[in-house]
Amino acid sequence: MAASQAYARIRAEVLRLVALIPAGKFTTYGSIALHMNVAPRHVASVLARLTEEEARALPWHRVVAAEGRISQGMEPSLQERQRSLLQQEGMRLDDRGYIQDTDAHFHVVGLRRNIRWSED
DNA sequence: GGAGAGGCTTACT
DNA sequence: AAGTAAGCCTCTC
Repeated sequence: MAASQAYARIRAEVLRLVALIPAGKFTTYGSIALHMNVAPRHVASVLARLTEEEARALPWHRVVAAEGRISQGMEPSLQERQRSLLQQEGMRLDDRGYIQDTDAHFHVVGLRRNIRWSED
């Protein structure tokens, strides 16, 4: 089947976790991926293919790449929006897109879970 | 079913 | 800090 059930569950969980990130905080793709026991790419793919309503309802901007930096692979316009949204929530970023006060604002999604996403 | 792509990551320069 | 290379797993065409 296309869009396997496993992926559907992963996607739903990613959305749930992102929704839990409090304002003024942030986390990384890697952290979510580690917590969910999936590849970082998967998390990125999920967020990259958000629907309109999901993008509106979720604080996707609170998820950044490794090292607390805004993802460079996406559209510059989106990068700008993400940066302004983060600054709007009280975080400082430098010109390169790095969050300056990472230790103070990092949101720990959770410990590593050995979840089996396949159906079995 | 095979090739290309994706909002990443780590390792190394 | 920036750039390159290679690995990563699944989606989409």
